[in-house]
Amino acid sequence: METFQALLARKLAEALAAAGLAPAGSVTPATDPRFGDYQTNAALVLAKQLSENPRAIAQKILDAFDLRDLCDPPTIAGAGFINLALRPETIAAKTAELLQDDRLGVEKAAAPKRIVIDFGSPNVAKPMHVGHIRSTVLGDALARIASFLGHDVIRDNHIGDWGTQFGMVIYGWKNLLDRAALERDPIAELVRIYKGANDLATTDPAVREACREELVKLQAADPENYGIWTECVALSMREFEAAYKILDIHYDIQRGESFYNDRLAGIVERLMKAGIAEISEGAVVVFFRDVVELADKPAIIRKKDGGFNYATTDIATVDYRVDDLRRDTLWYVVGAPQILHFKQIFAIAKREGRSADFRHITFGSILGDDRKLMKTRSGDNVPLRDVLDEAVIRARKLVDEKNPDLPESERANIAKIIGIGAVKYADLSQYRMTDYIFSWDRMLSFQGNTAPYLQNAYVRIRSIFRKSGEEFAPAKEIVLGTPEEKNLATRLCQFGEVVPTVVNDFRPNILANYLFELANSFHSFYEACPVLKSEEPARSSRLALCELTGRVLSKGLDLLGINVPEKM
RNA sequence: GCGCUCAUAGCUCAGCCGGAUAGAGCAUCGGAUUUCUAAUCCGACGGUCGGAGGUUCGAGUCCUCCUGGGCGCGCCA
Repeated sequence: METFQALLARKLAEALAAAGLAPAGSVTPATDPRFGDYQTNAALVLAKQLSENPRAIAQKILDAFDLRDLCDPPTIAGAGFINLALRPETIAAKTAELLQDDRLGVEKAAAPKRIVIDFGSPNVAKPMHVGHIRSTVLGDALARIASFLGHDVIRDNHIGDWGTQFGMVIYGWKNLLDRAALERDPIAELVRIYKGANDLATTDPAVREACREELVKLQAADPENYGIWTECVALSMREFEAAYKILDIHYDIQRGESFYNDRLAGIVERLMKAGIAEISEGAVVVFFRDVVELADKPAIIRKKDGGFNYATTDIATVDYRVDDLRRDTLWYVVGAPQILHFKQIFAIAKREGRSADFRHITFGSILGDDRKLMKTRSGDNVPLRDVLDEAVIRARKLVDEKNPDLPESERANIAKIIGIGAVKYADLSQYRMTDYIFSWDRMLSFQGNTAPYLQNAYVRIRSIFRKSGEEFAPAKEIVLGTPEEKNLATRLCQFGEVVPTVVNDFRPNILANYLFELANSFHSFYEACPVLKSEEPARSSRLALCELTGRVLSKGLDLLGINVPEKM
């Protein structure tokens, strides 16, 4: 189904051709209701190119503009804008059409991509903490949206399951492990033995050497060490899966760093042979002398002790994703501190002749009240589990307060939907590059741009249908008799315009903002327009608006990875 | 030192490719409920968009410089 924006853009192109003008400008939503619903700056752009009077050109375009009964007669305003106001019947007809469309007006991408999205990427033997929220939640939302847009998406969890820290973990396992503690809280115990080994190693050279030897043995696939490592990975995976279950996140594949181990030597050899890598100070290094910003930032792909590091692993990962998974688009949802690293990886891929579209999708940090990185009082990272638990507990208090008559199990379920939704929405509703200040009170508020506010709009809609006791049947006719109805319907028609723009620059907050405005429009409509008590044909029409709003809210939140309750 | 990034109302934030008088929420103040969830709605107050130049019909948005915060820059990941 064609959006209004696309339709009007097409009409504009026809008008320009008919008027003998070159294609120019764009059709955008009006910046102010007084300017109608859409506007185009085509005349301004053309006036600049032709050095002519913009209003005169606008008039030429108007003369050729065939909008029939779509819009009110277009007007020229300001410096030469053309304002387009849709007629209520046009909006009503489109709204009725949307009720029949299970995609709610969102067209599939004309050129579907084969995408792999790398997001989350927690480390084995370390607890997941608040810092993992953004990558995980943002990556998941982008995956959901890209899939809905018709792209072929593989979600890959690039788990940090290999590296020098395992020397310490294995040493700690052999010398410091408390089995009972491991049973109780595996990750906490793994962290404890790692820290213990690390502390010993810093003061005792013999321990440092022992840790190094454990690492070498692991890398040589020593059965005992490999077994310990396997168990650490399994314990951590169990922890990750628990978090993903609460967060309602799933991966298609989970290829940890270790998956690429046996490919690393070949990569170094290949890059040497191709003349891309060279030996420098005993290490194998790739220089980027032709790239200004990387000119003095070489990438090490083999250390002088013969070991590989994460640059090598990430090159292997590119190979796997492009060659084995046949992907043409690689999205990395990884924090901004790794910008330089990914520039290097992408530059190497380019030099190897790869043409895939590589994107490093970065994001800001989560801060505490003090505007510093969010930490516990003792200065540690805040465990993800604690954040999620507290979100549910706080949401539960709200539900108990507002709706104490609901059965216990239902309240528990609602609290989970609201609490987790609030945490996700707080993150996704903000532009990803800005740091955001974590605040329970704000994210769980029923006012403002929050998950509960949107969920409440949905719940009000469900409540109407429960009260009516009727099955929803599409109205024969949508009538937009009040400003609130017209406003709501107009918003509903924009869903198909908004969703695709999210992926342009990876900004789920565009969708979140839209949903907030939709909920806002709905609440205004709800206050001004009685539904069940109104007369036909308004009653059926308003029920239809409610139904469609419910569907768009629910689908929109689903695209952000957020659920909606039936009651709250 | 170099690179990336951010700076918008008292606070928290929107503002996609440059568009018309820069928008929300919170807070403050004033209204609305015999009503489908008031968990909401309507209104008022509140701005030299960090500073200075530049590009152009038009700049919060693009360019240059400056100030301030965050992050990164050869063998951790």
